[in-house]
Amino acid sequence: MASQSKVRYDSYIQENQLKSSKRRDLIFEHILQIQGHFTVDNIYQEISKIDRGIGIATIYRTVKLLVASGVLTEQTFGEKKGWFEIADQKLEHHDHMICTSCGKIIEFHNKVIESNTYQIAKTHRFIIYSHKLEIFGLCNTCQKQ
Amino acid sequence: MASQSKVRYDSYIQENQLKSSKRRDLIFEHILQIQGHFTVDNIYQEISKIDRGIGIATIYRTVKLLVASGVLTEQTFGEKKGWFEIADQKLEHHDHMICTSCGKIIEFHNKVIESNTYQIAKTHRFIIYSHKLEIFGLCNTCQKQ
DNA sequence: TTTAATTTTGATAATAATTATCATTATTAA
DNA sequence: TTAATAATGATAATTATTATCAAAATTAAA
Ligand SMILES: [Zn+2]
Ligand SMILES: [Zn+2]
Ligand SMILES: [Zn+2]
Ligand SMILES: [Zn+2]
Repeated sequence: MASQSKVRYDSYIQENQLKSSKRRDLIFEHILQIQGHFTVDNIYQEISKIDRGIGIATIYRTVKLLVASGVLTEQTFGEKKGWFEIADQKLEHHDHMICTSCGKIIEFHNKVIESNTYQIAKTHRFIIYSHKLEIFGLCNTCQKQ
Repeated sequence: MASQSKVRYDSYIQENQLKSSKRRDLIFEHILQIQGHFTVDNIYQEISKIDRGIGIATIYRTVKLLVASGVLTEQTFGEKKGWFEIADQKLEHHDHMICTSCGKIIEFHNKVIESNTYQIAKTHRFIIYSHKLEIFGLCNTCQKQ
């Protein structure tokens, strides 16, 4: 649901007494349409076609705001740059398998891993804010080549 | 055991017909003494005290060689820079809990998570090269403050 | 032990991703 | 309309890393 993201976005702006802006709204709306994972530069390239004159700094600022408000989550996928995606809408968290040959990303959810993650944190009296499991290797297609 | 790292280091140099060097050996020996996680800059600062005149490029080159030879593994811990540590010596893999308040890193190993990680990869016909689970949150000490 | 081929090195330039700065413009509430 | 404040684009600065290249070190052969 896009509405949950909208609530988070609006609430964040309200709670931090920010002003509204055309361009921030445009970036937010555009990001909601994206499926999958993207970088700041990805969105900059795409939005530049619609809104010439937009600066990349505004994309950085907005993406940061969207992460802070819980609309997006950030990953690195083993690289030293940010990869973003819409945050999970339900209670269900998902993790990633990244093919080091073609870059393909496979998403998965595993209840046993989830519960054990929470269990081990509890053992160490650690409060979880977030967690990510990344599996690197070869996807089925790349194995055959 | 330091010897397993030594074998990997020596083998890598031999197999790639590299020449030996005082400074690379010094960096390798120094890194073996380190316990825990470190950055390139950490080692550069430390080794500079012993070996004035060493260049940071040599540290970068050597650390990259040590990762390629299996002596070290690289992590990001949610940051956009490399964190390194001696690779696990036994079959047992370990993961990390990172306190976002004080930076403390807690290591753990969980057999159930491990086996489910391999199981889910198998389901997707994915060959695992490596995997990492990072848990971000508050350590026990920081919760009390 | 000289020589010659090749690797390693340090200094530094280049690159990539991101954040900071700052003058201008936009938004908002009075 | 105005006054206060936030948002913006251009661009400088920062951080982590890699690339370049001439000089020094290593190695095996002569
Ligand atoms: Zn692939
Ligand atoms: Zn995902
Ligand atoms: Zn802590
Ligand atoms: Zn560790």
